[in-house]
Amino acid sequence: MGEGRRRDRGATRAALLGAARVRFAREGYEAASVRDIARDAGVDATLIFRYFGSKQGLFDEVAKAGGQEGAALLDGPASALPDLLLRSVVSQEWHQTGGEHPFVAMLRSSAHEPAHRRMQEQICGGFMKSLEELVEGPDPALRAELLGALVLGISVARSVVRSPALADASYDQIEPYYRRLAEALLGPGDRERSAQTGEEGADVAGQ
Amino acid sequence: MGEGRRRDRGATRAALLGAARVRFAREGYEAASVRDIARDAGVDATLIFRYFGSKQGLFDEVAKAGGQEGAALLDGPASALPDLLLRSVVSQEWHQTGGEHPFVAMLRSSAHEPAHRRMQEQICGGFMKSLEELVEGPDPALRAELLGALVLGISVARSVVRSPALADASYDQIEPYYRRLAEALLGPGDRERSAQTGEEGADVAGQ
Amino acid sequence: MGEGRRRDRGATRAALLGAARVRFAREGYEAASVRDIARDAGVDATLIFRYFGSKQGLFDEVAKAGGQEGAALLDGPASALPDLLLRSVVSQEWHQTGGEHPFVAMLRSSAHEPAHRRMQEQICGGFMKSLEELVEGPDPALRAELLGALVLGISVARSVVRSPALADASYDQIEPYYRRLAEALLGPGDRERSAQTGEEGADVAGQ
Amino acid sequence: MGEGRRRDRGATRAALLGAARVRFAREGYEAASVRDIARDAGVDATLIFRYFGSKQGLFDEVAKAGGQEGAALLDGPASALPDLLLRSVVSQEWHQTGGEHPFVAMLRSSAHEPAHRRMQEQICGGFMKSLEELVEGPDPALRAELLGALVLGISVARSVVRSPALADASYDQIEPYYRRLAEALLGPGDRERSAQTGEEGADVAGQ
DNA sequence: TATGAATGAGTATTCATTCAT
DNA sequence: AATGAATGAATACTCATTCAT
Repeated sequence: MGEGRRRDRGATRAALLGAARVRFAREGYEAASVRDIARDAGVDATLIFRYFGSKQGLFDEVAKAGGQEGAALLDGPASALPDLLLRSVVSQEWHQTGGEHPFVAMLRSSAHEPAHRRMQEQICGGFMKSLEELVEGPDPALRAELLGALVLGISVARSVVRSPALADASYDQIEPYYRRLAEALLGPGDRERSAQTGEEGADVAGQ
Repeated sequence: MGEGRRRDRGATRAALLGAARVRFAREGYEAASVRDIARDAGVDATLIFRYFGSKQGLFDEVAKAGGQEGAALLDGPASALPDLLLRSVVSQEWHQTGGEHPFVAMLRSSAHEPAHRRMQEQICGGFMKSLEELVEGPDPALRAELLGALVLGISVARSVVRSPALADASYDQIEPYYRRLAEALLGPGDRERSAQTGEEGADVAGQ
Repeated sequence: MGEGRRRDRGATRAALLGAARVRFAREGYEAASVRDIARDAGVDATLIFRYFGSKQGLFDEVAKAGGQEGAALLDGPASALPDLLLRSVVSQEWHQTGGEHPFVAMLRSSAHEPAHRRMQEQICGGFMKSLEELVEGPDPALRAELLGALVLGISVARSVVRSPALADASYDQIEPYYRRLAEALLGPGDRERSAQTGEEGADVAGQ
Repeated sequence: MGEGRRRDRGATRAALLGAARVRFAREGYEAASVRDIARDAGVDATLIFRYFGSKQGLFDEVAKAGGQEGAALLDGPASALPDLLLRSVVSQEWHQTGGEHPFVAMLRSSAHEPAHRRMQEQICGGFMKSLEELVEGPDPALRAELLGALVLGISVARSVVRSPALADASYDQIEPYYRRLAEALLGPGDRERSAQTGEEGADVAGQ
């Protein structure tokens, strides 16, 4: 069975896409070399050019697939999005991207301008904008983006910084805190509460 | 001041360090080339090897300096740290690092393992740990790291993702929301409030 | 006429030969790629190897065909050859060779040794030798080759150098001058004229 | 002495230029590889990029030098030009360009567009235009260019086609025929003239 | 001390060609 | 009979680094 599969356009393409996804996620666009990707996929490097035209073409294909997965998060009702984002970020199962969350994968390639553009479009035009619809009260964009930033930050803290507690925490451990933050950001201005505690100074944890 | 000696050793070193800081911040460790750095500094590239041994040695020196600046944030009372972090992240004036916040600069090089290690040490062993002291109640590490993640996320959202509202927001615009989140994370468990609203389901922004 | 056989062998061969002729003429042997040729012909590149064995084999076939066309010039009486050569060189209609005169096409490939040999054989053993028969007087080979060189030069000047006046000139414009030169080269030693003016040093073909 | 010369910018540059001149002349721009050139020069290929920026940069330098040599032909009085051209073309000593006359060298690279432009400028704007001044009578441009074409053709016939008689002929053998052709092309085209004014001459062969 | 020439392994990409189906 | 997957050597070019002067 292994032998016969050798000359199979689909399988080779898929192997290259899979290897590329991992390499680009772990090393970023520039640092990932077509040779390494091909070696990981077990095929000749020139097939990358045959099937994808160029390294950039391969990257585009990888990014497109990632974008579609990301877009799937937006399919459900907007109210479910914050929780979906957390689940996505916390899921351990990003073996398709070499253990990296897609956000981190995108970040890793952000020095490459085309990759940067894609990332901006997908993040800003994607969940950042969808979150905005959930906000009640003033500054909807800013508050939505702060929640988005939190998700991004959790993602980065877990898989890049690997801060110990957050990296090891489960969804169930993180969720209560995350929910409170999401509520605080998205909910109405919380007048009563800020009225109650508003008098204290700049010290955040002061009292 | 004679013709023959245009720069003393210290000035050359400093010029190289400055140029390297900007390049590493903007392009990441791998993509920044010693020649570009040397050209920016106006000196011959081999001086990098003379003074710092290798590209890695130069990077280490840059990172050490950055780490010291970061450590300065920890000098004051712990209670001031959350606000200091926000001010740091929101400040526009990172011309020393080519306009990038040091976190982003570190992230950019995080594919390079030695750089990654340094980053982990500085972030996890730095403000993440310091924030822990501020937490009242259970899960201190996790809650501290969630606040750290938020700061990281804001930083990334502003200068990498460039999400529009957050990127343009001033400290004064962000601070109220940030403060509320910091309070929610660091403060005691908020029993009363969760008691009030605890019955609602998982939907965060639902009703 | 069935679906399964879109092209018979002959048509495919012919299409490849035609496309190759144009590409080799325009770009030269080395620069013309088998893939481009196959794409122009609308067939798979491997058919080149199937039908012609190699790129070189394809080139040989093209050159052979070109040689036969060239040889056709030699069919008529030798005395007609000079005029035929000019007509051939000046004719605008070399669409079979992508607008290039066959001489220029050969020249373009002359860096490739097998192509070079073919070109030598066809030119030297072809019209250069035939012209020799026309020469009256001494140095028949040299004088024939000078006329051949003129034809070659006109060809090159028109389609490679594209010198303005010559490139735009019609057969009728060029012919009078060309005829005078051909006469001067091929004709007998020009006795009367050299007799008249023969004593002065400036004499051209004189003694 | 041999050892000490090793690290010498000027010598390395010169060696590269020399090797490049030969390779470009013999094989044309595209077919000549930077590695071959470097090997011929006995230096590392990367020095080509150090000193000339790119293969194109190296070619430009070579072409510039060739152009200056060509332009030197135009320094003397116009009346001397036809003879100078013949001498140049017939000289055996083109070892600097690997035995190829500069015209042929240019022709070899004419598939490469920048090289083609240079060639056009140098040939059309060079001796073709200068020859025009010598023409008496109608069609000065056309007649000048026909003489230019003859020179080009002799050059091509000698070093590309290698037609036997012309390739082996000396200046002294060719000159009488060439002079008659030059006269016929440049002079006031007619019979009476040779009778009437035979002794003064159009100064074609410069007594 | 420090300038800059040299190097060799690396990059993405294209080539003619072969082999399996 | 013929499609197209695979290959390996070649291309121009950049890299960090070393060595000679």
